[in-house]
Amino acid sequence: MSARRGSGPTMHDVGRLAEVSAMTVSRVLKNDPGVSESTRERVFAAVDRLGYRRNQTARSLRLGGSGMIGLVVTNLANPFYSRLALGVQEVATEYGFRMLLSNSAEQADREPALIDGLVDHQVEGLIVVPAGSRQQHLAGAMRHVPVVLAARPPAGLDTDCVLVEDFHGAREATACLLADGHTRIAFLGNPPALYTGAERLRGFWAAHEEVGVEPDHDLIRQGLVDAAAAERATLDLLARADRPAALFCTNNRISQGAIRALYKAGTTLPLAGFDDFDLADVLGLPLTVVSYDADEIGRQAARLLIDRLAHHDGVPPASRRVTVPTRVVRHGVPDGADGPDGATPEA
Amino acid sequence: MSARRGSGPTMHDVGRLAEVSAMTVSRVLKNDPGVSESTRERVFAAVDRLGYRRNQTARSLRLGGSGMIGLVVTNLANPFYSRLALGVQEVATEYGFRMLLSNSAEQADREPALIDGLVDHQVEGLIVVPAGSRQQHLAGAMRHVPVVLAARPPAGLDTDCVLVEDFHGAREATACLLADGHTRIAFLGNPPALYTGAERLRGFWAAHEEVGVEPDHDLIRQGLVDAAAAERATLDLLARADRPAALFCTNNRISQGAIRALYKAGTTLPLAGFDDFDLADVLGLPLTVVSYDADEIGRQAARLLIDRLAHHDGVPPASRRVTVPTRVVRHGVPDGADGPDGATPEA
DNA sequence: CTGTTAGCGCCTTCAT
DNA sequence: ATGAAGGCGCTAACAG
Repeated sequence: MSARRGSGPTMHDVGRLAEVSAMTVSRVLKNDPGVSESTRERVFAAVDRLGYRRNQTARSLRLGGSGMIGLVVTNLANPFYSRLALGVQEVATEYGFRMLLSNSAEQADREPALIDGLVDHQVEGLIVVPAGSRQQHLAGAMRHVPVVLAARPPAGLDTDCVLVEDFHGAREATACLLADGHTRIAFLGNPPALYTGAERLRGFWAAHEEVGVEPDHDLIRQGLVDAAAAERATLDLLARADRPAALFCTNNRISQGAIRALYKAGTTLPLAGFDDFDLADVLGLPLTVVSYDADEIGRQAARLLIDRLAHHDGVPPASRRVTVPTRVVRHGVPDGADGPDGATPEA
Repeated sequence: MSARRGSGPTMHDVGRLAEVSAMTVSRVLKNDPGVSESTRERVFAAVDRLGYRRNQTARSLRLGGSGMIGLVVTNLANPFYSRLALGVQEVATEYGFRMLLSNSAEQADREPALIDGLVDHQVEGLIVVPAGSRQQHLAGAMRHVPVVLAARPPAGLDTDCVLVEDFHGAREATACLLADGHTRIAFLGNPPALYTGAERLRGFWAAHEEVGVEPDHDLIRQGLVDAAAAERATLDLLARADRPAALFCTNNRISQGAIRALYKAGTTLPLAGFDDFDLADVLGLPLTVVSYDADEIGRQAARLLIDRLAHHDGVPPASRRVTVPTRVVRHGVPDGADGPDGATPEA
């Protein structure tokens, strides 16, 4: 007794059992006031007995609106994106939407098919973290439903987006390293084709300009796609005669790769990086991280989307850009070992 | 020009433009061989021009089968569950299903509503990580669709499930600590009402029995719900006159709390725990972790579910229980400081 | 090769 | 307070 037929009992079945028409069942389930108490009770009894559940697919077809929104992320295994998804979920639930989730696995060429699929499933809107720099396929989706971008800005698209303060955060964290007196700072970055990569490099650069220091081009490594690449790049830098005095990493995976390299090399270097991560505070490294609320990106994106759905009929609002603030957090070393540590006054 | 009407152009619209009936459009889109080449081309042209997408909702209603499966996890922010979700997604995609995801936030009382919602949306099956120990609401869902449990076994339910080798893993990791000569091992565990908590305690116990050591009851702390609680419990244990010689933690969050406590206390202790985690290898602690492939739990669960969907008509297979293997990994300390280290000498 | 009919389960509209 | 008709968009089954 499980999963017979196409999809269980229908309103007619309930109606037959309760000796009313399907229409009346519909009214009862909708809490329509114009139903007698006795009828209402009989219907509920029948619903219970049959384990009846209203068919949302049929409803959607009739009412026009699936009650679903689609989310496409690049890598759910990265805590950044799973938290983002959680934020989306939270707000979606609050407004009675469910979340259809797809993972592009950072393969930009897979993304169009994922998005088409979500549109086919009649999602009422989409939140997308674009995997690549081409966004033309999103224009196609926008013919059907509103699209909100997360973590990356639109490129040639007129749509809402939610960003982190990439430039500002990178500048501030770099400034911390510079203020500590480190001038030879290595930059370990993801591909510059990605918006975040470019912006964070810009912030790194700006911080240098502000104090009149010229970054050393030989210490700038971009295009690091994962922790392993970052580890190799760091080991390489450490092997140089003029090794850097500090490291700046543009995301959590790169930071982790760099940390692993330092550990393996049996050395230590002040490190600043975008994205906070678990156990950053117990590594015993002078660590400066750019922290922000990844859930909030998801929440804001969902709000923008749902707000747009609400104005579905009237004049759609102009496209908006929301920014989630960053905050620099300094994780110290246990004892006043070395370096100016945010924990104590001084400096 | 975005998201007008209920849901964009229909097959009739396409048909009108291509000067054929909706039926022919349907055939073309289905790749039905019985359509002339010229017609096919006209239809595709019209589809392109209108940006037409087939309405999956209407298809589902007609064909019976939404092409969606539902996944309910307790905490997507925990990498364990996000990886599980990724595994589900992977197999689901492979078989042409999409994934509707809900997060119970470990609130068992919210779970029934989430599940009902998914059933309403006509998911063809459900994969659930139950938040609590009561599973009666799942029986209700099973009247509609097959349900597969992940990470926890069914309780009074006849259904498939995918488990980790909780007992075995805990026993082996504990045995490592014992083999290293530590006999006073503290146990830091999640609530014993949870299956994993109970099983892992059982494993801990069994390892002791095998070497004829009696665990010290005073060193057993259960019911730790998060890293903060684990941290407090660990600090408390460390403050004792007869402090433990090693720690066993039943999951990643507890391990992290314990590690933070050790760090704050400025001390170090051999630690074994369930779940591997990022940077475990660079903490410079003698760390033994029970590692396993969380994605694989999701993949297996999805396979069991989809297999059951395939037998949808015939005789359903008897309920199965799949177990994902665990593997003990030893993260050493940098230099041959102490303990049997699986890693290479030096580096 | 192409079109017509009918109905998936539900709900809006219009009777009664 | 309740029911009957019709159709949301699509596609089997049956014409032609």
